[in-house]
Amino acid sequence: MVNELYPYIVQFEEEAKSPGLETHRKRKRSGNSDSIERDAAQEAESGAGLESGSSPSQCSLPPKKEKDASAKKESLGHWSQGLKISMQDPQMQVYKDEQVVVIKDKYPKARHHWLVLPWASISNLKALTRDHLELLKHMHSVGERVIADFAGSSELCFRLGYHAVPSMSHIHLHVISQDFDSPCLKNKKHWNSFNTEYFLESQAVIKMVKEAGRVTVRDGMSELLKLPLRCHECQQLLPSIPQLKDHLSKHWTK
DNA sequence: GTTCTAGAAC
DNA sequence: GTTCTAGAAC
Repeated sequence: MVNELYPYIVQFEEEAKSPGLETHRKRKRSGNSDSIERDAAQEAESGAGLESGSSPSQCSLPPKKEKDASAKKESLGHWSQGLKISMQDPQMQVYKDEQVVVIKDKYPKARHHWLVLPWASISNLKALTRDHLELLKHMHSVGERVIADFAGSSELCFRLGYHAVPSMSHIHLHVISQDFDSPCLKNKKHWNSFNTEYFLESQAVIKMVKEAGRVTVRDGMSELLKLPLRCHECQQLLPSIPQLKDHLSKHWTK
């Protein structure tokens, strides 16, 4: 069943097991993507290491150290900026209009998992004002439109909402089916980010912006990600991710 | 966000 | 001995 639903992911995992390709992956990872500044910083770092090694009595820090820190700042190639890249890629776009674009989550945590993103650059929930009210409503209705168009005939339930403290930049509305049947759902953080108050209902966010003029996320959200694993359907506690996943399958109709 | 893996938990 | 988690690295 899983193979039928996620053929591309299964294929990828099988490829990863091949020793030759594994080597290729590692080589590619160590050599690619990061900025020229980063490489320069690494060279500077190793250079500094050699210097201090050859003359251990010298303790003064070279001015290079500050340069390293600034070079490490988020560049466009940083993983947290990935959504900005993906949303521009026509091949990723499931839907788009003048205000928003919808893409499939690259690592879906359920059978259906989309992200609705505004074209406007809104970094996170804290940046929202009443000026965004209509946009937020539109994002929600587009999410419902996508569900109807791509999963309308299924009997799956969906939730629409935002992570309280997202890892990826650029505000994005999660549209996710409630089966949580996916090989990409692998750990407690994944589960709790969609099944505790860490997941802020789209409607609640809209209401908050409407009534308070902004979204306030109270402190300690990260602690929610460490809560024990509890089934969202029957509230049963499960001791591990594999056991949770096995349990979840009992709630599926197929 | 993911991957990788040491060592905790079983 | 194997499974699984959690934290570092990317």
